[in-house]
Amino acid sequence: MSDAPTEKGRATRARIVEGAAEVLREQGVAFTTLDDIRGRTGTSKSQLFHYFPDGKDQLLLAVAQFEADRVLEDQQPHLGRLDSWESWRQWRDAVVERYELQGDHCPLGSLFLQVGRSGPGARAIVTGLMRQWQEQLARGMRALQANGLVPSDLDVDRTAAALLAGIQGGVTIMMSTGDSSHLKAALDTGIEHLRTTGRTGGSGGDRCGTDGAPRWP
Amino acid sequence: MSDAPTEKGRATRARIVEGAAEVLREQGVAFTTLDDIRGRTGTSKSQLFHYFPDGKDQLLLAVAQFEADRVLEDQQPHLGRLDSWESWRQWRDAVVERYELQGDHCPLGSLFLQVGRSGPGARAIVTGLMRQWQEQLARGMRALQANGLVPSDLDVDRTAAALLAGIQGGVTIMMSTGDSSHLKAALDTGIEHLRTTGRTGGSGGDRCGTDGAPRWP
DNA sequence: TAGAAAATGGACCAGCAAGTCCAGAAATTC
DNA sequence: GAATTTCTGGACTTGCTGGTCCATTTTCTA
Repeated sequence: MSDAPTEKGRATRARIVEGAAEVLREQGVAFTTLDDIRGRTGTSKSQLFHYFPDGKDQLLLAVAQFEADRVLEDQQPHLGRLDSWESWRQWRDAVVERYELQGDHCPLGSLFLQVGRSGPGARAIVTGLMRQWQEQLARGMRALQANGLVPSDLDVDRTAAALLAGIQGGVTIMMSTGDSSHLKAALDTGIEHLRTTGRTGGSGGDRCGTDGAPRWP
Repeated sequence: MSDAPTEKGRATRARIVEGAAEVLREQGVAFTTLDDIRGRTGTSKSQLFHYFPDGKDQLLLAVAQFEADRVLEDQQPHLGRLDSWESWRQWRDAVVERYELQGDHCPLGSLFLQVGRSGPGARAIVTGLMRQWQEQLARGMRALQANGLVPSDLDVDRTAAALLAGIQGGVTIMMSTGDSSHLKAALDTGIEHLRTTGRTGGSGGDRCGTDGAPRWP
């Protein structure tokens, strides 16, 4: 995928992608020109087109992939070990911290909007990221089930999907308003849902209204 | 705010805003030019600048406000009467239908990204929309409380914030992937959270683990 | 009805940013 | 160490798009 015959070439290419990611995070895709990227990365126009012959779109796509990879990496190792309430709490804190640090620009959201139409490339990146993310959340919930902390008849996939949506929306709102309380609310409520759905006391007796029928009476 | 001395003027201005909203929804803000809008609305360049002297940004802002108003309107009358489980269900269906119909482009999301930096205007629109939306959800939850369907010690504001985040994220994901299951999961799980948090049987006896302490053990 | 104000049409301008090109330096290969 | 490939620099082109300008028509007002 990332073709670069020589060592120097690979380094330059990486420098371009990382530098572009920086600029895009700061200025937003709508206000970033190739010259900005060129300036930041200390490269020339011809280099940009040497490594990304299809132009800006191809570069943006590479950045999108780069950012998408970062998203999950930044949640590790917590995201991979969601097998206790404590680990869920740590993960929750990591997510909040990560996005509060990131400030008020969502690299993927904006990148996607720009490249959106250009073939299935961008969509594939987002779809893949969401799938992996949700998968890891679901795995964590199953771990809780295995440890008897959550009832086994919980619809793990649906709950994971809902939690993921909450995170996503929390981040979106935070980008728009600068307030992270929605993200926190989504995370806390989502996890609380897991906890209250589970057995309340120690006894396996009175399950708390979690009937099999998922939705409506 | 919307100054237009004569009747004809107001009509033209409205035509521009509505037509622009259409085009923007179809093509996305990044790929829409003033000429596209001009063509769609059957106007001339000078008209565009006559009604929006500050240029494209001002027009986009007007469209953003227009779309923001639509968002809440489209959820009525359900959103205003969330006082029974049935009304919540109807509202849920309305939301899903609305966004499934809208297809794969989020007018506000993209508009915000474009106008984002230009003063507090865009941010104010988004912030206001979120505030109103969440307020209405919270009011619905309090109605449930009043009817004894949800325990009175529920943290309404936090729960409403989480539900709003879930919707927002569900829509975002749907825009990116074309799949509405996350939106549905967020809505259903959110409402289910209300229902299972409430008393399980009819008796006021065993409340279901909803301890006062909101978050962590 | 006359004059002012608003509305409209469309040609025109200017700047910017993506993309091209070729010459030359560095590195790799034989 | 010569040839070939890769890498780099930067000037140049080109198309597009937001924005300007002014003439003309329509509408309002007195």
